[in-house]
Amino acid sequence: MADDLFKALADPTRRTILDELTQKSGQTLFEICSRLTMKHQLNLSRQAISQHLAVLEAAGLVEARREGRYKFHDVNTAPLREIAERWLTPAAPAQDPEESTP
Amino acid sequence: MADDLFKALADPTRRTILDELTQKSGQTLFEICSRLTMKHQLNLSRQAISQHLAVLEAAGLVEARREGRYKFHDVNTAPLREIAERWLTPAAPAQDPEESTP
DNA sequence: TTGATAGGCAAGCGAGTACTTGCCTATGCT
DNA sequence: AGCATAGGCAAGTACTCGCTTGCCTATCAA
Repeated sequence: MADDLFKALADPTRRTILDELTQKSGQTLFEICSRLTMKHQLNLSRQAISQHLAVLEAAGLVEARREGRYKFHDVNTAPLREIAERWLTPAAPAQDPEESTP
Repeated sequence: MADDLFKALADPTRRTILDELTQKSGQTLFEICSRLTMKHQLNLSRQAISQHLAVLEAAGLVEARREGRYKFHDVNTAPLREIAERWLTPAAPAQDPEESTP
């Protein structure tokens, strides 16, 4: 569950894809491809991007809808909220009542 | 920069370590070790945990302070905020003024 | 000083990951 | 029909990553 999310974010190319989809939602595979090469000098094969999109989709960060021969990709930032909420609860101070220092 | 952060979060063991340090800040290496085995059934060598802590430290998520022969580890959630702020700006709708659908 | 405790360095191994290459399907235009 | 476009599937390769193992240093107690 959370595993897919963090694994998806681990790759810099995937993060760039998220950036691009955040700027403009609903892009097709080829559109994303050309944007990565144009704006980010990322000369990757179409397959590579397709695989990245699959990972992002498995993480729930991207949702794809098919229309005819086009497949549009949209971002879904909802899973990202879980990250912040996991560790942003205040940490207990160094001295914990339940346990003493070794 | 951001690379270290996301790479650090990519591993489930490291996330569990963050969980433990969030519950109780200022733990030593051995303390974290025993907690992982006791509470999470993670039978890892001390070296493995040490390496994980190094990665977390490189990401700025953990800060270590040495006192005598002990080394205490504290969480620093500050880098996590960057995640939320990166993609939580509203995405443009599918139709973008600057570019038409292919 | 001896021994035990807390931690560090570095080489090596197995599994996973990113990327390519080659081929195949489906939709749309003429 | 014929061809170009948009995308998918699968095998292969190079590299990274997590973990272990073995040995070494530093601090503290007896």
